[in-house]
Order: sequence, then C-alpha cells, then structure tokens
Amino acid sequence: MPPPGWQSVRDEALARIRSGLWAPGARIPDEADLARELGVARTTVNRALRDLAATGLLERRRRGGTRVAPVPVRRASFAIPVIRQDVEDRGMTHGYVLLSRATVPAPAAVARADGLPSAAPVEHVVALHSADGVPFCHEERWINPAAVPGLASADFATESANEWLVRTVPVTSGTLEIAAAPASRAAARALGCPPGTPVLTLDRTTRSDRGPVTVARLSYAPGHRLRTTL
Amino acid sequence: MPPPGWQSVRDEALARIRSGLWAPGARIPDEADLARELGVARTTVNRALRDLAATGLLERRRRGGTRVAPVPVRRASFAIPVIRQDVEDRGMTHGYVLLSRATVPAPAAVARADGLPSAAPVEHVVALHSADGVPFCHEERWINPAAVPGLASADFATESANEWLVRTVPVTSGTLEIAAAPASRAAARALGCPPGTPVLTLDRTTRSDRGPVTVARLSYAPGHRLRTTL
DNA sequence: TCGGATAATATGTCTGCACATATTTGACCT
DNA sequence: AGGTCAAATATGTGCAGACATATTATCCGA
Repeated sequence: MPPPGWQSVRDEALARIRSGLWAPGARIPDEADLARELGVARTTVNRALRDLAATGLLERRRRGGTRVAPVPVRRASFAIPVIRQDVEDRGMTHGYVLLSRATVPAPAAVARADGLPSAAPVEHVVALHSADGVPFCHEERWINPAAVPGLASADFATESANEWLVRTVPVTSGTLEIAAAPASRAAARALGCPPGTPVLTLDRTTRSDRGPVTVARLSYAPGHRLRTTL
Repeated sequence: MPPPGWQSVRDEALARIRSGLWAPGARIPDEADLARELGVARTTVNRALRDLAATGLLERRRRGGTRVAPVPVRRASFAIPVIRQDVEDRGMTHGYVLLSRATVPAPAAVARADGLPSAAPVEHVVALHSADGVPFCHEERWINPAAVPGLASADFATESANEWLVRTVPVTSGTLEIAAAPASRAAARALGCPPGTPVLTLDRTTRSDRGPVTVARLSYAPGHRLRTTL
C-alpha cells in the first residue's frame, strides 16, 4: 500500500463528488473526521481539500465547513508564454521581423488602458512572429519610456520587445483580455489575410512599480486556438 | 509585528525577484537557509516557494534547488462559469431561449472532437443567452445520449442544457479551446450581427467515465472579452 | 577516459501538535 | 420577540522533526 499522500485524499474526495456520494451543495465531513477515516493527518486532508477548492469544486468557509460547489465553476488556466517559446514548443522554428519602431504620442486608447497622460510620448513597436516561415502572430506594442530605463538602447531588430522587456523590467501586475476582432489593416497585411478577417487578439497591459510599462496587442493568425484541458 | 506567515515569505521572495536581487535563471538560497534567515519554519518557506512556482515565477527541482524562471511564463486563469452566472455577476438579468432541439446523426467534426462513432445519434441543442435583453451568447451543443441517462426527459426550454448537464452528469475531464471565428449564419441571426462578423468562440468537450458527454460551441456577441489579471 | 555505483543534497511530503480566526449557534437579558 | 454577547466549531496557518525521492556530484575501477 504505497502512497496515502494528499493526492490520494484528493482523488478519493473527487471520486465521492463524482459518484454523487457528496452531492452538489451538500456539506462534507470535516477535516478531522476525514483524517480519521482515511488514516492520515488533518494537515494532509487540509492540503487535499484546499487543492479541490482552488479548482472550484469545493467551497470552504471557516466554521461553516466544506461543501461541494453547487455549480462547479471550473477554472481553466493558460500559460501565457513568450511567443518564441510557444512556437518552439510546437516543434516549429520561430522567426521574427521588426516591422516598425518609432516614438509617438500615445493614442487615446493606449493612454486610457495604461493610465498614462494623453499624448505622452511612447515607443511604438510593431513586429511579426512566424512559425516555420508562416506568419504566426502580429505584435503591436506601446512602451512607456519613463518606466523602462535603457529603452533607447534596446535593439528590437534581433530580439522581440516582449522578450527584452520580460528580461529587463520587473513587472508587478497586469491585465489580459482575450477577444475576437477583425484584423487591422496592418495586421492583415503582415499575417497575409484580408483585412477584417476574424483574428484572436490578446491585449496585455503590464505595470511595474515605476508605473505603466507597456500595452500590447497580439493578433494571432486566423485559425489560431488557445487550448487547455479542464 | 503581526504576521510573518507564508504570504509574507512569498512577498519577500517576490520583492527579491523584482528588485533583481534574485536574477532570472539564478539559483536562490535553499529552503533551510531562507527559513533561518527569515525566522520561520522550512514548511512555511516551502509553501511560499511552491506558490510562486505554481504561478511560473520559480522553477524547482529536487536536489537541483530553486531558481528564478529565466522567462517568466505567467499563468493566467479564467473562471469558466455557467453563462447565467456570468451574466448575473455583471449585474445584468439573464435571459434564455431555446432555439431548436433535435436528434441528429453526429456531424463529422463533432464525432471527431468527441471520439464518437461517425453519424452516431446525438442530441443537437441550440439556444441563445441574453443579458438585459441584449443577445449575449449563442450556444450550440451536441449531447451524447449514451452517456447521459434521462436526457430525453430533460426540459431545455426553461433551463439551459449547460446547467442541466453540470447538475446531472459528473464530468471527469474535458478540453477548452478559445478561438476567433466568423459568426455562423445561425449565430449571426441570433446575435443580431452580420454573418461573418468576428466572434469569440469557446469550444468545450466534456467526458464522464461513461464516455463523451457533450461538445459545445459558445459564440459570444461581438466585442465580448475574456478578462483576467496577471 | 569512460562508465557506473555511491554519496550528498534540496525539495516533497507526512505527522502531531498548537494556536489564530472567521462564523455560527445559542444562551441570556431586556 | 428581539437583540447582544459569549461559547462552540471548522478551517487557516504555524512549528519541529522525520523520512522519501529525485537529481546531481563524486569517486573508483576497468
């Protein structure tokens, strides 16, 4: 009988939920009882149940006990990788081309998303990532020079702004928005599809303790899918 | 001096990463040393570092020690809620209309995604969710009757198939794919937009231990965004 | 020099115990 | 009845100590 282990406890709890023994909304035995029943320490039960609660299958409240979530709000997690790694993980070779770079006044939408004063000077960087020579992802990015020392001397011709930034600027927080949008004219040209083609877009904003760092829109080639397992 | 606590340890580690004291790729002190330095038990340090590793900021290997992830692959997690709840959480009232329901031979794409024999009989359910009366999400779903006892007597006119299923069938696993696609003719009509309009689609497959349960495509109204914070 | 067995090491996990903290229950008083 | 406050309770977290396990480093012989 090799491993009791917290994962076994979790699996046992999972089985009871799935079998209906523990019905949705119903309260389950408390940690101490389960520990006794399963012959493990309460700490171990705690870890297992905390794990299930993190995935949304259980709801726990102090003194209120633990109950099976009435509606199992599954929680899906995606790895948000550096694009080069994403491509290479698919067994393809990554290509990168800098399309343009310039200092411009921040467009209104960017200033708003980033919390920058309107029309503040920002670095505008546009690039295209490819996989095995096929356009993969169009990257349009605005960088706040005030929060990024050394920006002027960064060379985005050989390294993507994304990678340079994660290497250089310690990011403290940010947001991510996923949407479907018609390909902009520039993105369409770069991706080799007609303007207006539906493309998956990821809009990221990141901040450091020096203030807003960058706003980026990634437009993936038509047909791209984000996948995860539940 | 209120709470040392594992969260404080995590925050301290975070600060060291962000400040560059612990550089990307570099190895950090081992748990025992940190525990001594911070005046907590190793268990506490372990929990803190495990937490950071789960978010992708640290990489840990037995005997190999812990190091700062060279490229911080942030991990974003979305709650995949029941649509009604999603709408209500936004402070809007949820509406639901069943558009059609029929038993049909499984389309090839569905059979493939679900691992069903081609043209097996499946239940085809189409519905529209609305928020404050405005079209919100078009739901097209195929259900495998073989894995869902009681399907015939389910009433999808008043309750969405989604909710009925999560209430009725214990799901063991599944996949989720997010993509951008042109609105199908049916989805466009239901959502009130021209066919071909870019819409965000979520394709879900779910399985129980009885076999494939359902394949669903949710087409969100144009402009819909999935948001998360990093 | 190349393997391969062996030791060293950092993390993974369990246990038993203790105390902290959020909630709920219920007793008590008005 | 109604409201207040104190107990009871389940989870959250901490600690020290121990052993398990993966992986790396080292040593030794062919």
